[in-house]
Amino acid sequence: MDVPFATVERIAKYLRCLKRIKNKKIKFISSQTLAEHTKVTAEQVRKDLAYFGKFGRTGTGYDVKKLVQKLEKILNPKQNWNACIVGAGALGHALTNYPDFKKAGFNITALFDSDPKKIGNKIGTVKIYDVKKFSVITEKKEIKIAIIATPENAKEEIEQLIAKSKIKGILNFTPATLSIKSRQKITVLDVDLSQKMYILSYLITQKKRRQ
Amino acid sequence: MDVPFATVERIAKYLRCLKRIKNKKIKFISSQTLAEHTKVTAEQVRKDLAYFGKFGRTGTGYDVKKLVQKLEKILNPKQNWNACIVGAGALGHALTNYPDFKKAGFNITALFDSDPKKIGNKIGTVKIYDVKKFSVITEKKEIKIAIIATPENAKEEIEQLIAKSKIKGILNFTPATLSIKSRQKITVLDVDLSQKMYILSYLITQKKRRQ
DNA sequence: CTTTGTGAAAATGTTCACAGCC
DNA sequence: GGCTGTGAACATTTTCACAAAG
Repeated sequence: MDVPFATVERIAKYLRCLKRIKNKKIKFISSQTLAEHTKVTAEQVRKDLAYFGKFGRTGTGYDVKKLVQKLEKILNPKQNWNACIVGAGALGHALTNYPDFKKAGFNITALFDSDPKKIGNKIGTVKIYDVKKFSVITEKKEIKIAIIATPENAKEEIEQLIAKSKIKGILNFTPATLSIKSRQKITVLDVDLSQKMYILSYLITQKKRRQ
Repeated sequence: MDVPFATVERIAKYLRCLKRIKNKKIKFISSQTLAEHTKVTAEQVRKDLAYFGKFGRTGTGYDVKKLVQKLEKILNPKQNWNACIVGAGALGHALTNYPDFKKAGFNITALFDSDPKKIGNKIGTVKIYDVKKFSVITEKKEIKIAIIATPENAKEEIEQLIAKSKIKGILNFTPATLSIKSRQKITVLDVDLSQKMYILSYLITQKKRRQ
């Protein structure tokens, strides 16, 4: 069965929510309650979960702790990914220190930049390497995910470096759409912040609300 | 006619792409070419644009410059929004200097933090204010959009401040789902970076590619 | 009485296919 | 020949509604 992309997105949302609830020592949650927290419908929650199995108990709801485990297994079965950030600017800096990556099982273990003044320095405990050493370092450190946080003009170089490496996934913050040649091998997820601002502007103007 | 949310998202994507193309002095673009750049189908491009009017010319395609103007009018008719960032940490810092916001017509004109050591300082040309002055400052500066880049635990306070202010839209980087009481008035758009990482992890594991 | 899991129905979104225009 | 705009066909996704289970 093919799982809709929207379902995967919501599953991640549910997981986020459940993790917060877990800390509050709530043992069971109904699809209704989870739906209210994540702003979807109860049927939607049940349908989404049904793609992956039967996790609930009739009349009681879902065991929060167990559901968290199940969803983590679905989304991050490896439990631990090494990731790197390309671009040691302000955004790269912020992302290196972003506490939630580690909580979700993603460890930033290397930074890359082309600026000689930055190379060799550290952000927190993470060292900044010369971007030319991308392949060598990422292979040695078994890094499979790259977060691209460089200015747009650096795009070309990065793209070629990544195409030659063993990177499997990219979280891309640069506006330019990456056109990785070996796209069949590499999964790219774009995060376009000015797109978000445009959408926000549109929704405000239309006085609509959505997600 | 009701415009699908997905269409709005894609329109923003097209705009981003067209702006890059405009610089390259390409005068006309076909739905086919625009589709290839943004990884959708040509029919999709045409259908999306059709929600807002007839912008193309048969046999020629779309006048890039004119289409950029049209799409900007749709997404950001105001052309200029004042925005603020709540949280002068690493992420707030990065977003303040994020060059694409200004290009898209969004000016960061204030920062807010609760740390007395930060209050009064500047990031670039933008001053950091005491978060307690949120309503006063945002009203004086006619700020309608707030970008929330605080740690999760600061959520409650911010939420109450915003609910009392004249803010119309929120770009929310905190994991906690905001539950602004007067939600009917305020549009909230969530950017959840660890959700993105989870999705990336899922897609890599499934060896699927999407968007 | 509550709540899940799920077929069936409804709604929504996408692709096809082609008329009409350059 | 090339390309847009658009109804119609198709596909997907969401909601409804209810049987089954605790």
